[in-house]
Amino acid sequence: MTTILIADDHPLFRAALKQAVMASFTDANIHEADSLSGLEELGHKSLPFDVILLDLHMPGTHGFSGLIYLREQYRKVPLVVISATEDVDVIQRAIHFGADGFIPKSASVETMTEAMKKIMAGERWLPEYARRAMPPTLPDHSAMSERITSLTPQQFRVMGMLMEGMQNKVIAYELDVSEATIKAHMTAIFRKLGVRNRTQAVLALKDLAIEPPSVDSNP
Amino acid sequence: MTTILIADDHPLFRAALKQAVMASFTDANIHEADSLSGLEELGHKSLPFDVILLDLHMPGTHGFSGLIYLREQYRKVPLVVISATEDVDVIQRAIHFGADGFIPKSASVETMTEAMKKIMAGERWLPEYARRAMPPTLPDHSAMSERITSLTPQQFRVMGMLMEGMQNKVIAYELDVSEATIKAHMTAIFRKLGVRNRTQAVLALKDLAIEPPSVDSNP
DNA sequence: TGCCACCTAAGACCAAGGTCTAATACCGAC
DNA sequence: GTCGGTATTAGACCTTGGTCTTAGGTGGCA
Repeated sequence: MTTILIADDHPLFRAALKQAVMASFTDANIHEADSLSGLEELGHKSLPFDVILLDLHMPGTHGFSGLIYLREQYRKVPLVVISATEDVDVIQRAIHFGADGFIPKSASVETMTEAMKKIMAGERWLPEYARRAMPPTLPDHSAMSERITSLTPQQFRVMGMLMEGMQNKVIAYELDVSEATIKAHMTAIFRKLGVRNRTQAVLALKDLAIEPPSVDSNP
Repeated sequence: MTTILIADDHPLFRAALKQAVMASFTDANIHEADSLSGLEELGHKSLPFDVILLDLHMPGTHGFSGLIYLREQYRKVPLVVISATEDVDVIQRAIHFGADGFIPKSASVETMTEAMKKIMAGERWLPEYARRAMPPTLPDHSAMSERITSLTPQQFRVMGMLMEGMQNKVIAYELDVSEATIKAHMTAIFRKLGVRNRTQAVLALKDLAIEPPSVDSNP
């Protein structure tokens, strides 16, 4: 039996993806998550996933940080990034940060099935156009990746809220702990990231953002 | 006589560009600047530029903020962005933020001349490949653009140093003013940007960054 | 069983950030 | 010449951020 994790915040697409997967893997045991925290909750109950399908834009991922972090949590599990974007640069970076494959949401069911089978067999799979544009990069972990993977789960969560511009007091309230605890986490985060305060942390982490296109204003 | 401003931090390229310009505009009166602050210094002495050639990556520009800011300072002056990138998305955003044209550094002298003449005549000029990919966007100022243009010159300078992760005390030292002054500027900046503290300011401004590609680590 | 990593927290303490008021000065515009 | 915007600063005041020390609780693991 195949155990599959679908992590996507779009319920409709999650359902569609589930259908597509079950068409090919009739005996599949499918788990779903609509956020990183939701994912962590069920992660402990049923660890042995055979493949993880991750939406890059899921809440809590904060650019590529979520991918980097998940990659570390599930070192051995094939990890496929699913995304609405078809930007070659984004695909390239997803692979760089440890994804075993990249499937655009526009792909056909057949393509998705083929991709997943290849990836579960240990191969890498990319859309054809991205494969052509892909330089033969070797596995290479940036300094920032290593720093992010060294964060504990709670520290990662706090980091995410920091990246939302939230104040310590607010974060403490949201996580239902004391402000002293948040401060302790912050100090630890700064040390691990090699920065001196939250402003510098934001600057360092923002380089892992996915989005360059901020052309549109509010319409 | 044609008065031209070349704003580029690369001396060699600046010289080359100067040569190219003089070949076509023999009577040109050319001013140079290697940074935004340098540009502002000579801006007051000789305002009536006929065209401004701006390197996107010049020190002090901080992504597209510098373009947005310059565009406001010289409303009527044709503004051409010169850049080493040929990324269509960057070109698109440069135009979106008010540039009248975009010339890649790889362009030939003839192409540059043609482009400048077109732009000084009031037309828009883009590389052919970008023109094809360019959707017919109408002039549209994002909320953030307007906010940045409302900054005073000194506030813009302080904002830039904030984006470097510098502390108030350090900024005060660099600008040779008191920390109280910097704090006053910060308060004004936060108000204008519609944020509550420096962390949120960084987050808001980082969306105007040029650079998505942070794939490489330190080798 | 003991060790270790993690999460939590309090208290003390200091640094940094941020607001407000009030004041002086320069400069360009009308 | 006056008015308004900008730049500057001081001082008082308060909030937020950040470090250090110490310490209790949990859960995994050998």
